[in-house]
Amino acid sequence: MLNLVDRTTTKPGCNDCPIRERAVCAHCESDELARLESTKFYRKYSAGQTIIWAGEPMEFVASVITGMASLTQQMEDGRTQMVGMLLPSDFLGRPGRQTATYTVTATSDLHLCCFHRKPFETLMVQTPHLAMRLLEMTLDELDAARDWLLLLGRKTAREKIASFLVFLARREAALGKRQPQGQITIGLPLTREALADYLGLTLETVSRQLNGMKREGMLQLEGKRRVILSDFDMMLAESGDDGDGGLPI
Amino acid sequence: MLNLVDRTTTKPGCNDCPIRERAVCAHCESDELARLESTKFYRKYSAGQTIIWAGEPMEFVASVITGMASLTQQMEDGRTQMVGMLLPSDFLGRPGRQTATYTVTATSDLHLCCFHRKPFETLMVQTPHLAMRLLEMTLDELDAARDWLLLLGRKTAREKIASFLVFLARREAALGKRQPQGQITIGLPLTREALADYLGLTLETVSRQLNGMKREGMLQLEGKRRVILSDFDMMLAESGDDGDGGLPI
DNA sequence: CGGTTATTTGAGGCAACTCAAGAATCGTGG
DNA sequence: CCACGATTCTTGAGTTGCCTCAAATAACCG
Repeated sequence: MLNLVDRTTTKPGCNDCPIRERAVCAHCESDELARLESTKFYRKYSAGQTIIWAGEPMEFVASVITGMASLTQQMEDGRTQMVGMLLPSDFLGRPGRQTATYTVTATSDLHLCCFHRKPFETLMVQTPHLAMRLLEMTLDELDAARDWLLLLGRKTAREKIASFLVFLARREAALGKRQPQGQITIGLPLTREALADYLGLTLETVSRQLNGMKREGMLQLEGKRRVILSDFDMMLAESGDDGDGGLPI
Repeated sequence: MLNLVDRTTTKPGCNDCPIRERAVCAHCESDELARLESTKFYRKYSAGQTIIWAGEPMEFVASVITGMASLTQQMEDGRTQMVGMLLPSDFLGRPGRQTATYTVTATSDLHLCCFHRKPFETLMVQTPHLAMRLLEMTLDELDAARDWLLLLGRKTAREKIASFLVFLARREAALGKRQPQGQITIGLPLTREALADYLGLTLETVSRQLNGMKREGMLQLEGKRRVILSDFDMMLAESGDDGDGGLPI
């Protein structure tokens, strides 16, 4: 694949930024923000592009502005597991580490707000607000990873699929600041294969489960990238989780 | 079970503390340490005791001094997944959160260095060294959780067991500041059931795999809490991982 | 419209699970 | 120190959910 990275250097203001309230810079005050702003730069990637290969040097850190990216790990024989999902406002990279631990791929078209690693690290020591916010975000990610451990270790294929659809529905609903319920349309930003790598299944099992649910009237499949849940609460019941874990993110 | 918590309030100095170099207080300077020291208190738990139930209020945070504890998550029907393992120097609790998300259980006899949550949170804002160290530790835990995702999602039962033994052997060797190799004796601080909950298996499968490896001469079982690996590198090969991920912790 | 990729569907196999029983080990009190 | 009850662990037999291999169908793109 050609490297079509757009290295645009125009700098729209942070004030209009759609992730200003939730990104790593959320707690920064205007002077801190000014220092960040002077070093930031934007990058765009298109769906399917690999942003960083595991083991490569990491020259920048970034916030996801729009789109989605995944972190994946591979075994020598090709078995693949997705170990992280980056959505808007999520942070990419680890200050203090010079080489990437996981391969990062753009799952959909992606827009990043980047900082060169070294200057960012210096800034982090000087501005506690930045470090504090990163700590909060990392703790949230750790909690998410732990829920995921339960999913991978103990849930059935059907429960895994249902859990994922519930997760997406909640995320979609949260954008509109409402509780998910009743009939919900959600966009599937992943291929069956990526979904399988996310859930620790094969793509055939993913396909069978989705079509099984369709046959039972739990959902409709529109094209391959759109799902309509007939009843959110029914799906939640299939996920094996109790009802909480909802909006207050 | 009786609540035999030892609420000893004597305060041995931080200077003699065996986890001084790696715990959350590692980067603190003497004045910061003094403030921490004035509010700290110790608690002891015996193997099997539950320290906190998921959903209960968390009144303190703590560092593990000796022993081992586990974080577990449960589904309504009883399926259990261990989602975290706390070893000496690891941190228990999440500043800013008032109720526990996971159930914490002492897997072996356990010794904690505790701080009441509120004062600790205040201290964290005032002493960046504390927050910085917690960030480092949380990032490390996140990486560990992500390796675990690969294990749960993609590895076979045999690979899971081998991976866990390699992990323990490395941890054991790290205490003596040496690389693990050749024949190694390790203590198994877990029952078969806890091991199964850790690895996303049943206890029968764990037992079968361990005895299978014994039959093949890969290890010896001494009693039920001691394992002797015949050859570390052979075990590493069985784990499905490449050789890195070693000492530099 | 034709080639390519993504998805669905089928048939068969196996790794890990469930259920069940027996053996080893541990802890405790006599 | 031994006996005995309670755990914990091992082992066996049978089942099953998900995987593998294979092929057909559908969607996508220039």
